[in-house]
Amino acid sequence: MPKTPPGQTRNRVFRFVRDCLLRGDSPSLREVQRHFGFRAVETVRAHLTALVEEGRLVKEPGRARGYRLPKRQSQRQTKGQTKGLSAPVPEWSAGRLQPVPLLGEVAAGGFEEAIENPEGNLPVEIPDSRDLSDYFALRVRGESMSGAGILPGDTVIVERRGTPVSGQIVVALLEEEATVKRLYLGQGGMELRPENPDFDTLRPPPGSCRILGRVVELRRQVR
Amino acid sequence: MPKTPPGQTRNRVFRFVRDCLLRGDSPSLREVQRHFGFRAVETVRAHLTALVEEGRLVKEPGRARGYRLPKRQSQRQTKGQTKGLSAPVPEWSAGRLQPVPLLGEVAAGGFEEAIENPEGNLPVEIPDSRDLSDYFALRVRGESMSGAGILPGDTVIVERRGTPVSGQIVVALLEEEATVKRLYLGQGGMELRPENPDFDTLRPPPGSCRILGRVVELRRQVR
DNA sequence: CAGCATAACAGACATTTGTCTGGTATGCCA
DNA sequence: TGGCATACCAGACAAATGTCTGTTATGCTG
Repeated sequence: MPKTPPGQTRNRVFRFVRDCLLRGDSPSLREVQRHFGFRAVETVRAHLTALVEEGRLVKEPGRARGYRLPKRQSQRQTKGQTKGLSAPVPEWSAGRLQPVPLLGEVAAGGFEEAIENPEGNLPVEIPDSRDLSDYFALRVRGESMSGAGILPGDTVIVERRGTPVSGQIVVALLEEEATVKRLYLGQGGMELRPENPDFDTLRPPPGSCRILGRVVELRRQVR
Repeated sequence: MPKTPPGQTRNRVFRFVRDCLLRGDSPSLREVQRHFGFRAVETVRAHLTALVEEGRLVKEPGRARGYRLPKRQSQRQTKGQTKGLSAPVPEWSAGRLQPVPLLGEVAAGGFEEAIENPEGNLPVEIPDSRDLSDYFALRVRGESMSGAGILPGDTVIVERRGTPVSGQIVVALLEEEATVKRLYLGQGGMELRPENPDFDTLRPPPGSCRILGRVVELRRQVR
């Protein structure tokens, strides 16, 4: 019955469980017991319940393998580190994962044709309230939106639902070519503004342009 | 006893279990049963064992909640059924998709603490050759990389493997703060260059900086 | 039609896993 | 010295969870 200094074993137990959980694998009490060579399950349980009380772990009651890492609360509101506007925290993992068709660049060939022949699918999380068929993905071609952090080669995920709203980043279909621009609706009609001083604002005559949808997510493979 | 077309329920079960797993939460048979309203556990077990045989899931034997996403992508062989029907949305497979822990911003509080309090999990596709524990995700805080199209609020997925290479975009740990910069290794030591003229290049003295990993993907939720 | 495969049900059963109750030893401190 | 807290052990127990065996439909196919 080797007794260790207070808190030492507890930390080792915590690190072990944490590493398991980061691997996506919640350990059972007896697995922890075996790993440390304890001769009683209760030893592990004591440690884990203590860790829960300390707030270092969280337990879902009535579940086997129910220990979790606590979600981090937004504990930094007093920090004042938000110089200017703070970026909105994205809500990942809110809906279900669905295969959104990746249409490619949609330059030559036409949009309708691209819809029929997607290049592949992208796992995208979409809200429960939406339908999978409202979404598609496109690869960005030009530099015209680089000022908004949208670079050539990036993939944008587009939701084609609802009416276009002024100020949104949209995908527009102009003469069988899809382009990403920021949409503005004024008295003079529709404006498609690039976010790059080297490009000009487009003012397509009514009827010559179709808004395919609004950009809801962006993904980039680095290197 | 409503009977569904062959394979249909199986796919729905698969998607449900896959989404659970990507959230880092392996469901029990009875949880799946409840979700679908089956009146027998065995129904679920039959589906899951079939999914394991098809290679779409993997099971760790003798464990409660032992179903996992397969490391290797068994390409979907959907034998028959490929009739020229109305473009059935191809099921992208959950092969190398794995739950990567999202650590948050890691500004105040320190990195080690952030590892212990992830905000959640992000479904990320990682290569077969890599291990899940080599990845984590972070939210970007400052404007210092906006020239590279990395904006505040974006989420970067980081691979912490191998030696840092000059020219890569990396996450560096400086005094308990994680920052995204482009790394340059010269004779004068390490340089961390922002990609924004308003920020200065950092030249941390040796030993005061740890490279946590390299940015491999970027995600942004628009609006 | 018979034969076969699949989808689903029903309920018993076995294993895994968490929980409880009580005990021993050690160190700290008033 | 006697509490008192902590670390750990021992074993029984109960709840959660996976496994098995058998049954009823339904559709397909030769």
